[in-house]
Amino acid sequence: MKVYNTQTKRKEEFEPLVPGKVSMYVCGPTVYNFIHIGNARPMIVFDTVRRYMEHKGYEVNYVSNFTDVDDKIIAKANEEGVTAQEISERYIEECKKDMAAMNVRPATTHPLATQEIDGMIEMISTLIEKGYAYNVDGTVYFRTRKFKDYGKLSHKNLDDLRAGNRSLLVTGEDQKEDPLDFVLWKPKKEGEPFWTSPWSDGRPGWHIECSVMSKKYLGEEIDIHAGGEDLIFPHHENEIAQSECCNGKIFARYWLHNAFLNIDNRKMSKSLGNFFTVREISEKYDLQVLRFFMLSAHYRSPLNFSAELMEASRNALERIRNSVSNLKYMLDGASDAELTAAEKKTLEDAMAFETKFDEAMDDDFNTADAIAAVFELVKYANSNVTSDNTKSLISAVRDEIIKLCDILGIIAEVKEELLDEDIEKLIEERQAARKAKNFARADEIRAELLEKGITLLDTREGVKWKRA
RNA sequence: GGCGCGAUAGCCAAGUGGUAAGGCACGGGUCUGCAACACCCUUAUCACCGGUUCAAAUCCGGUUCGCGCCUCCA
Repeated sequence: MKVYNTQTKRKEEFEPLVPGKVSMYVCGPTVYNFIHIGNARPMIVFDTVRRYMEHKGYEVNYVSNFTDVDDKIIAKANEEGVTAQEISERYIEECKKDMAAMNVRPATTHPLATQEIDGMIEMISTLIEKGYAYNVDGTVYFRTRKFKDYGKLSHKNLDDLRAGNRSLLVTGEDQKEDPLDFVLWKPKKEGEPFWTSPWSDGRPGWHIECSVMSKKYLGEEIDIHAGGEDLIFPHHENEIAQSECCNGKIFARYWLHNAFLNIDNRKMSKSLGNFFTVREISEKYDLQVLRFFMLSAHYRSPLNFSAELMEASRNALERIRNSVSNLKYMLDGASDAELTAAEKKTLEDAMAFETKFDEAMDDDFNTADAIAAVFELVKYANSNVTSDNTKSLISAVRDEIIKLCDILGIIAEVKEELLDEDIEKLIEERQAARKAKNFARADEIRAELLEKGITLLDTREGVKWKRA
């Protein structure tokens, strides 16, 4: 399995620290509102990475935090006249609902920044002791110059950064030794939540949170650290600086970053008015469609969001689901006999698509190619499997489609809903009428059911229905 | 100013040296009492110019266009 490592800028063979086990940290959202569809991309992408690794037999320890103390949360709390905690708890719950609807599995651990303050104070203390941090009137800064590998992830040159960015130099933070030094601990302002520390009553800087939670739940050296590409600098760069200076070990061995989700080829932003929450999208689409859409492109390529593309994704996903559903209907009339010789060949051909699927995923999680393999399997099934086949063949092919989709977190088998008895009776009556060539009555029943929101489909495999 | 990415059919999107996967839409067909659904078939020489090579979408140089990061941000 090859993964693209942002730090080395190349695809590398993935080898975990401990054979058979993977430790993985994904930076999670700051919970000050419903998550937006941009937040959803890393969630879906790295959940898929996790699922694929498990498919390959790895035991994955997957940690993803919620940042539950932050300026934006405090601002929102003040706006509503409630506590910051109330805001963060509310949106963590909402976020979990969205994740479930996108079929993003809960992490092994979802740490909260506010529950890890002790660890942060400890790490900051160690950094001060080792000379990597300094306290100025209650604010603790990281001494960037002291860490000679600073910039190794984002491939930035410190001198360029200092020279090229005026704003860093004129922010009025004269107390910093160097404009690139960043905050580890800051004193509270009036009305803000705070914790007591050796330096001041205050709260941690954003970057230290992830360093501490990663260390606590995964260890000082981990396999994979992932997140959106915008986090490369400064967030992940700073995490490396803090962790490696504190622990004296390599922080993470593989750095994975997803590209942005754009809208109308522009970055999503509130000022442009092209901002969508996952919740809004869920009102219009099954979030499985969103997941399918996100996986239809490579995770390192920018992806453009639009209603047209969602429609296309919905139709494409429907094609897979129809195939699975058709196979299921075929099962009803199929024989229980053993696989015939010809069927063994058919099954073998069908299984070959899993190899293609795995090869695609092995190549830095090429989900677009993996989905193509699923479609090839679907086409193969549609063309080669009929109700004349045995149950063993039909169910084996159907299960294979479901399995490959499940690795991507896509639910191919839609649960069958039970209809009310009277509706079932009407359907039966219509079938009888059709048989008796009483089409007037048959159409009447069809119209009646349509009014109740049920569309009937007379397929080769029998009568199907779906809700409007 | 510094660093980096991209340009493949109407749309989306794989493909990093040997003559272009897959999906959506369009068109054609099969099935069906009809309709709808479903299914099958069909659709490109890869932004432009020059170079390397027996061979390039794929490597090198240049041009044009688009985008990202350098500041909170997934």
